[in-house]
Amino acid sequence: MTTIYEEQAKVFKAFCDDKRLRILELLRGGEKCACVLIEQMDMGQSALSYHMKILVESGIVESRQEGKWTHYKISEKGSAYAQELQKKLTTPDTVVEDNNCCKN
Amino acid sequence: MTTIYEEQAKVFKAFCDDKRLRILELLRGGEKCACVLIEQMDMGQSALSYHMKILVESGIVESRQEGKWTHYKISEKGSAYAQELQKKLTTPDTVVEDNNCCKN
DNA sequence: GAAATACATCAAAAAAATTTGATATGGTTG
DNA sequence: CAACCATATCAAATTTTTTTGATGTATTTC
Repeated sequence: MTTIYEEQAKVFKAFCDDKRLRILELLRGGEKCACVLIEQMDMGQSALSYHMKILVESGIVESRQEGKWTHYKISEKGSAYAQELQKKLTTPDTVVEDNNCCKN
Repeated sequence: MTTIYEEQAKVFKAFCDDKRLRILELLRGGEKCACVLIEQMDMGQSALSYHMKILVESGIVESRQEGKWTHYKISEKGSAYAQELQKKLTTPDTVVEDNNCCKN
């Protein structure tokens, strides 16, 4: 079973690793195929593949197959969703609760 | 040495773990002291302390000491910064580059 | 001031994430 | 179609993160 928390955490896995941030930076320059990413990142082929999978599963990146090449780009939709989500996660609840804690 | 990528990744560590998302949800209800968080989360005292440290280091949460109690709350400033950062990380570069990749 | 409470920190153990090397798959090229 | 190329996937090794239990440090309470 995956909780809502795990589901949401998945989105931010994209951003919580330095390698993936580096990949995202490359993708900010436009769509790239895996072969280009591999040579820019100092990283084995299967390691890159692993990170790309996490990025795609986060929704922040989308992939497109073209013959034997896989092209990756930043997903506008996924990014917009992640922004909304992050906002939600840090915005106070509307319901103000009684905080009966550590009363001296 | 910490790279800029590691520095930025640190911010999102707050969101990439289900336990910490759960803690943030509790904090959305208002400032809480550690003792309350411990009893809400099914978690040992030192494990909670560990997660709170990561949250504080991310900038998303701030802590306040009051006698022997530590109170935690979501940082508006840190949250605003994280939002800007996330936006930056997913917004296309202004410089449009030539993508000479995989030309058939 | 002695005992108790709240929390941080440390080291070791456990669990999860990442890398590596090998192999599989599907598309392409001659 | 045979060799090749780009990438995904798998299992094992490695590294990092998280949990646990013990201990330390303030602070409070009696």
